[in-house]
Amino acid sequence: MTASDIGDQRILLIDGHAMAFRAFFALPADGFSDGRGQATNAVYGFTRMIINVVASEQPTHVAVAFDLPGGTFRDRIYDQYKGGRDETPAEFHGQIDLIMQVLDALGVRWLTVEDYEADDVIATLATRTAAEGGEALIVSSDRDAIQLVGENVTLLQPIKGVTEMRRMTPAAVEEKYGIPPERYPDLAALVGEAADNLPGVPGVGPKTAAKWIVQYGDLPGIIAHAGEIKGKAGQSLRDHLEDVERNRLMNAAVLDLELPTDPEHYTLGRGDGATLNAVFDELAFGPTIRKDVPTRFLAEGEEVPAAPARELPPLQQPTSAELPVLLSEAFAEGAALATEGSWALGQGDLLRIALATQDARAVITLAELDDAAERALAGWLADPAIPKVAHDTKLVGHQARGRALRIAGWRTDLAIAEFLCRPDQRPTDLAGLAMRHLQEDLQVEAAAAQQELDLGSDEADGEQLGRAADAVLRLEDLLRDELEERGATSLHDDLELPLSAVIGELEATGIAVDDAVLAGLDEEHAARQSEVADSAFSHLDGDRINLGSPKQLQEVLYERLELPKGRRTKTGYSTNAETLVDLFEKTQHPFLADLLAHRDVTKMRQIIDTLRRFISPEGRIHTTFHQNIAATGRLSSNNPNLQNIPTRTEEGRRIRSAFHVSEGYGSLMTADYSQIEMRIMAHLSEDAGLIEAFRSGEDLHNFVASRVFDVDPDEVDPAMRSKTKAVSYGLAYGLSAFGLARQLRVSQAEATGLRDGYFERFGGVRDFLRESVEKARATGYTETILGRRRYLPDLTSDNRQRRENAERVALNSPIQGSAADIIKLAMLRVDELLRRKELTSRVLLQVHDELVVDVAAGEDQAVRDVITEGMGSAFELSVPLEVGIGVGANWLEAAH
DNA sequence: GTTCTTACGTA
DNA sequence: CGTACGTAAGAACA
Repeated sequence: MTASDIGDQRILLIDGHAMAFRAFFALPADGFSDGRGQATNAVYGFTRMIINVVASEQPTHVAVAFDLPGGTFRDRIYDQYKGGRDETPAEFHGQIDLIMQVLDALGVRWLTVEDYEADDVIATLATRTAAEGGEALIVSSDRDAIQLVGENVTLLQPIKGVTEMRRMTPAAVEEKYGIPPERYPDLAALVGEAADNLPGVPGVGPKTAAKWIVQYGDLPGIIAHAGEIKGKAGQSLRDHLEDVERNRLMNAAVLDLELPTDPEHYTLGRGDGATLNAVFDELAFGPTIRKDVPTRFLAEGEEVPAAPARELPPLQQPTSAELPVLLSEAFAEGAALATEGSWALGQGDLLRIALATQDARAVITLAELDDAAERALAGWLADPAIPKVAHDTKLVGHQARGRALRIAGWRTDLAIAEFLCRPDQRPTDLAGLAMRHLQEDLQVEAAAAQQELDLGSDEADGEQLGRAADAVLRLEDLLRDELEERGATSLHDDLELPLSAVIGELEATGIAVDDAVLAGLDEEHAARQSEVADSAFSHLDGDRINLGSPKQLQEVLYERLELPKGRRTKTGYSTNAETLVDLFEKTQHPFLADLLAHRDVTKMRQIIDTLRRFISPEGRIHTTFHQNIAATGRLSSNNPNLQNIPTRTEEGRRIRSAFHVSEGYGSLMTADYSQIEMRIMAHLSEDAGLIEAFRSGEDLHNFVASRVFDVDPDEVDPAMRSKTKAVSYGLAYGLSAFGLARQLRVSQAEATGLRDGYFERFGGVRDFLRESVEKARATGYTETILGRRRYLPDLTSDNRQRRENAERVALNSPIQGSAADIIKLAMLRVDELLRRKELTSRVLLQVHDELVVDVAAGEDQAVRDVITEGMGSAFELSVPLEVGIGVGANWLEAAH
């Protein structure tokens, strides 16, 4: 080894534990497994990281340092070092060993040193290399590594996950912290390091610390002048000098460990292709990551491991002339689809579409098609006899609408199928779904899916889109089996999938909204807002605090005005409306009334403003309804949410007057189910009293109250009625006596009495509630009237909080979920009836138990009939389903 | 710049 | 210490 060799050295130094841990949290543990139950997400992420860094940084030498279990010399100095950390998750166990196996196969040296941390190993090697004129690159998320940065030492800090890195050079450190790298440990000693359980000086952050360092040169300088530093921070420093000195001792890197000194030891290029292949096989890593292993890892003559890839059908890019034939031959029996396109505010577009079957793949670029080819494609898409599959069929439908194409024949919607199987999981895109499901025999390996299926990539050859369609095809198989296993096939085929087409129409139609009405309301509220704000400030000596800041309010209410402290939140004392009303009743402080008024008017303006931003040029709002968010099976609405437009207060309701009938239509109609959840309760519990209540036609809460309080129905007073009502609904939510008491503002004893009285008269309800939780505990899931399941593993948890929470969910889910089932059935029937009767009226919105309909002129009675039948007969319960109908020019007037 | 917390609108 | 959601603002973190 000659001097010039050393000078050419470019060594990559990786903090193994820290990066493995990051990878573990960046990737889903349940999306990566070796097929035998061993999680491999950290192994995959780490391997991906080292491959990427070696490819981009082209180092000549590499070393990975790991911490050893058990303590280090630092623990002897300070026994709280790194205390308070959460326990390592079970799925992480064993993955470090697997990473070491991968490194061995790659021919990368890894090291551990008893009694020292990985950081110390890295520090020793980095400084030694730099001293010899070489260059070091450190990959570490530990801030202690910042001190090592220098002219020939660069730190790569992971920003997000394990693939995005920030380059820290001396200049970058200086810019970020305002001090040179070698002073960073001084700063860290002052500020502290929460991750290592090293408290710093309270009240001193990076800014103050940097200022002192600039002023006094370094930490010893600061300590020497500690006496002369003014203010709170100075006193705080003097009070915590011991901590600071300890921190500085702890965060100093060790530079003189005894490690192999021969640079040759760390040279890259000793990897063995066959071993690597075997290790990757064991880990069930797919072909993509093997393909990406840079050759510089491997010994001379070694091959990059071959990918055991499944042969994908070749990707065709048919010309206009070829397309009709292709569609009628290769795709005559249907295909899986993946698309590239957009949909925003009713303005969608479909740019490319990939089709896949077992035997063929094609990517079609719509802009390149001539008229005849586009007609052929349109015919194929619209043919209900040709089955199609996509990840998100509604979205594809929207994109197609943008080109005046319509699609029929959907067979499977992967997102819906996945949701029915795992209603409590967050929805993921196609790549995420693939990660969750695809295993090693698939072309698109789970682990690489994130990158492979990135449809936003501008790779122009269509290969990615073709792969995505292939993934859709293969995922359908998996999900179809799973639907069957979970008894959800019919829910998918007969309810959710047809419903998604109906919802697609609602979204595309949108609802007409008059901006002028909203603008007028906003103006009124703006005037009122400044009035109440001024009035509020007048009670604070004119101090214009931010009334929207809970923190500032706490300060004002509980310190300055010294009002009695009420309910607590996680971080302090609550300032919510309930608390403020309580406080006002106790103190009559006028500031509280003004604050509450300000809250109300601010909220209204915020709602109005949000709505206005979503009005399209055509004067309509197109919300998006989601079928795979609410675990109970309800729809949810966003951008904007039209399921939470105010209705409880007069002022709020006025917003509804802006939602009006469409041009060319006669009126807006609202139709809602009356007390659907209680009717479901009656049906499911088979409680004779409750069933009688609904069959009698009397007011429900009045009837129930007369039984609970044992008086004649005409003797029930409003207080009795409202208490009973609260109990009825509370039961469906798993309400405790404590919660009931709080809500009704009565004693807990009275609340308990109420509930007991209720159960005495309606024993069937009590039995039903108890039995449904026990059944769910035994089977592991709850079920709605249509067999929609919700899995609740926490019902058998040892943790009381979790278990009781799951019990409440178990009480509520069948009720809320069955109501969702029923209105979904109703939407399908209403849609079907409107079509069959050839009416132009159309459903615009669904708000859980309500539909809003654009009624065409002259169709009023016909639509009433359709709604009454479609909603009223959606599902046969043991009690009637009652539907209330209202009609008017706008949503407010259509209330009833 | 992103994520968490608080608050509040609906069924 | 009542279920199910979505949005916005401020605070906190990086």
